[in-house]
Amino acid sequence: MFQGEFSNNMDDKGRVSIPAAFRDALRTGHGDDRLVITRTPYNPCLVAYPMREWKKLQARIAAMRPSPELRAYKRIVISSAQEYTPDRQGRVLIPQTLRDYSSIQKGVMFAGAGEFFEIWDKESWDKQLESDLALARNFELD
Amino acid sequence: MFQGEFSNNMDDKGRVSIPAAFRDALRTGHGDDRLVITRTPYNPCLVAYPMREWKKLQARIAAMRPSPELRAYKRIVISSAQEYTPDRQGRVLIPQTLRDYSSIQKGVMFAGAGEFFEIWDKESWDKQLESDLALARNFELD
DNA sequence: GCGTTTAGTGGGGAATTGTGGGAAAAGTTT
DNA sequence: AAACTTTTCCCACAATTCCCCACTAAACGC
Repeated sequence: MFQGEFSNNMDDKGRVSIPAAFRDALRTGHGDDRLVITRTPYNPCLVAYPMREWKKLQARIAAMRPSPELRAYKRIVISSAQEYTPDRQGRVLIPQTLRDYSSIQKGVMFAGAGEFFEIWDKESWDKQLESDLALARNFELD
Repeated sequence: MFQGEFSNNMDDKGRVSIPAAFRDALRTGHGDDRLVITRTPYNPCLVAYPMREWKKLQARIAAMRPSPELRAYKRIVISSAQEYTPDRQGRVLIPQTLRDYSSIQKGVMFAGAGEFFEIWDKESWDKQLESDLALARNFELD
């Protein structure tokens, strides 16, 4: 389970540390620290899956009936997906195309989301949160 | 049950003592001193749940129909949620992102609210109370 | 009132986490 | 094939967090 929010900095080489809490979740939950990072059409951010979760997602997609939307989804999500193993310090290199897509510059936010986690540019995250706040205020739980 | 108001100070390392009354409530009520601290959209403060209550809340949210408001709510509440166990002195470290959100600086107010409790910056709390007072004056009970 | 207990606070030191940079390895270009 | 860029791997330092001990002040009991 990935939970909590963490903020780290990308260095000049384009590397960011995966928060230790998430690395632990990877290892204890899956015994395998490989992860897949890709785009998501729903938000201007990246998403990261443990290997096993990624395969499940892939299997679900493979089982679907073809459609223009599915093809589009695949191009966004599948084609940019790549496998990463953090270096000994727990960092991964975010490739330029994914950096551009998510407009990640220096400040990087990691947000746990259960089976996966999101990777945001800090500024985009702050903006998103602000507008979410306005929306969520109108949402009464009971 | 969490009730009453308590004021403690955050130290330079970002730690605050959970009021003893609340720690007791955690242990005797739930036999488990883990707690989940997160944001709330309704007030500029944090909220803390005993583990069991948090799971209930999570389950309720998971069962709801998707909507933009729900997604916003989830990002505010769920994504920042993290589990904490007080240290031997009964303190927890409030992470920077949550400190920023609630503008907690040094003085910290704890306010019991039944199944959970709120964590306020002292000054925000005082202001809130003042405006609540003005509002409540216009409210005749009978 | 006086000793005893409990709550809150401060701080030291070890361990963990995050960051910067150097050098080897791999991949490109001319 | 040489020059160059990019990626990978490793070492080292700095900052943060965690865990423990100790002190002070308030609350409690007799």
